[in-house]
Amino acid sequence: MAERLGVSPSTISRALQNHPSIGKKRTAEVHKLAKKLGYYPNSVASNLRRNRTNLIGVIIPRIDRYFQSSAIAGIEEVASKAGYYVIIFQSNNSYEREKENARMLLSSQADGVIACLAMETDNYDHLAVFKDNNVPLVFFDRVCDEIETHKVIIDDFGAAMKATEHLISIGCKRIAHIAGNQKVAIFRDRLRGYQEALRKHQLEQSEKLIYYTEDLSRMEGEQAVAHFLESDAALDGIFCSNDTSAISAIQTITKQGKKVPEDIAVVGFSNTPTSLIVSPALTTIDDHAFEMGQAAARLLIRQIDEKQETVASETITIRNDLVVRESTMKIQSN
Amino acid sequence: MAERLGVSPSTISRALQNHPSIGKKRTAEVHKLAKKLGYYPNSVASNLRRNRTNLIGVIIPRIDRYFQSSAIAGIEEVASKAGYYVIIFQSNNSYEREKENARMLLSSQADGVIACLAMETDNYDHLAVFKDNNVPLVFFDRVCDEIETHKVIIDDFGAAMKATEHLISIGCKRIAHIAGNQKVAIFRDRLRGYQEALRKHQLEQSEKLIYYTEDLSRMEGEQAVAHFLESDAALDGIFCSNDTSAISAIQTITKQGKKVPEDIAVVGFSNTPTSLIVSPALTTIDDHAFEMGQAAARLLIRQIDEKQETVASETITIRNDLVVRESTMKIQSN
DNA sequence: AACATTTACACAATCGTTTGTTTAAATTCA
DNA sequence: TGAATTTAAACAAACGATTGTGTAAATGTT
Repeated sequence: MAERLGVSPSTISRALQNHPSIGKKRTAEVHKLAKKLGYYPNSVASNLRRNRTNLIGVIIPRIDRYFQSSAIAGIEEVASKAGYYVIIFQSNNSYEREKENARMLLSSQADGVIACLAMETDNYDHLAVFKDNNVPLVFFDRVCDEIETHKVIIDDFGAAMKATEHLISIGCKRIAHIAGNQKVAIFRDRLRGYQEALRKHQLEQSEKLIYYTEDLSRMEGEQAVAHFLESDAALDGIFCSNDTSAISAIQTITKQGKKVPEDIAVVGFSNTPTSLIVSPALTTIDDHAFEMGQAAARLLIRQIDEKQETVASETITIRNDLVVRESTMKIQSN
Repeated sequence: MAERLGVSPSTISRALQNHPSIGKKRTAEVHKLAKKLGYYPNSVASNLRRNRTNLIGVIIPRIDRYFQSSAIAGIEEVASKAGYYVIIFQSNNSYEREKENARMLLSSQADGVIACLAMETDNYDHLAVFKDNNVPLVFFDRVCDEIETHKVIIDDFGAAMKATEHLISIGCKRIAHIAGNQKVAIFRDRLRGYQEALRKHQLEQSEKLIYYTEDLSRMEGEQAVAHFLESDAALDGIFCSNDTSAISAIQTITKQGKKVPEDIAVVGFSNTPTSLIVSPALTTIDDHAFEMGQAAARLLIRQIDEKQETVASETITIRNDLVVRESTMKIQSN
């Protein structure tokens, strides 16, 4: 400690934060010495005393997915501006790891937590603990209804409906769906949105037109298309629950000698950078991952700053946009 | 604290870490109560006392770039297995932010730091501070020679040479290069590798065949191709310093009515997922970002665990592979 | 039974800040 | 000039865990 210049630690502490009860001469003196000595306050000690860490814990499935890393970028931007640090835990979509992550986070005394649930997770006690310990908790994207807390989501149902109706509007009659893991709410919602659009426009619905995947991988996109083409589905449009499967679908369709969008139009979901690169460029839903992260961080920080939680829970729905590209630009045929 | 059951805090502490000098009856008792009470040790207090945080600080330009987020995933994997947390700071390629990040990191008493330099950075005092304070420091990818510390890199020169020689091997005679920001060593090395390959095979070198970009963006890739086509360069191959510009180049070339690879073959750098999606699929250098992250984390943790630094510095070079895809698969014409 | 040894725990200092309370010195006011 | 007020800094108690040392009780030894 820097009281080698004959003053008490309390004086140092107050001087460094420009407390009024310290003379300006002293204050300047302390600041100068701190600079000269290369003094950095030990924030561990400070955190202990203040009972505050300025740490935001983030639990996400995988950081190397575009959606997630964008969301984190959004979180980090808001957090660092507000003086918070971001500490990241990956669940790898494993329930056990998520539990472990939560334990560590609780130990590390984070001021707040932002979480996007793992696919496996269907018990939420490990997250409810945060509420019990008065640690603000914000979910984003993959939320859970069992815990009453703050959430940032998009309207997956509406977006899926919008995407499907877009396919209908360009003349598709037999529209298939590549569905995500039905254990996850957002993928259930997208399926429902798809179904509702068909129903609304009195198009045929059939289980044959739905392909259920485990995790919407490239391979599954390929399998889905193979399945559809082998069956007698005679489809002319596909709405895919993510971009990866959609792109894989486009490539597979093309490889099979069919044309996108003339024979089969394709819509994806998320507007990852890849959707611009595939040819034909992919029509998709922009879910504004970065903005979701920002909103989650802002919401969380507000909770942290309010000593008493006034609102028990708040759900923010981020806008989503249909981005129309070549994969659905076919000449109207009506 | 959980000494509501009549024992001293020291007993609790030792019981929880199964210290031999505590009776097994007591130990079990304490563990049971801890579970019942939902007790989580306050790691801030523990850190203060132990003078150790189990925190690894990571400073990177941007987390939402595939290379970076993959590297972080690698870091996180190794770190979490070894009981470390990862705290992330983004510099946004700004020197000032990087300085700020380093300050915060020093304050937060991280046990070690992994850094990938910002583009702007050309003064390294803010990072040398870690060495001064005995905090192990590992650079990866964008390293600096001014600080003697541990580094994880790839052989950019060799990889660029390999990529260029590959173009030569398929018959290209006039090979251009889309160069990255020359303030950054890796991009200088890639340029040198390109030049060396040309020299070795006695192909024409010309400044007209090199297009210097600011940050290898899509737009700059487009501009580069436009520039090359407008000039009388008559090129038949391009080696690009990253995948983004390479993909943009492919798309621009195609749009101009030329064929890839028949008219112009293209090679990129990094093997991002997008290189598989563009058509024709991109030949590129796989730089194993995930493995770089792993290696950096392992190296760092070893430094942390060794009380005394025996080796002053160690540089690990990760292997790199040329991944040949359609963008260079042209029929040999010799 | 008397002593030595082991076992199981309590005591108390400590990590580096922060912060409420005191105290001493400097200033203001009557 | 003496009392009241303001200013500037020191004192000391936290924050919650860790850990070296001390000390009773339990066990073992002859």
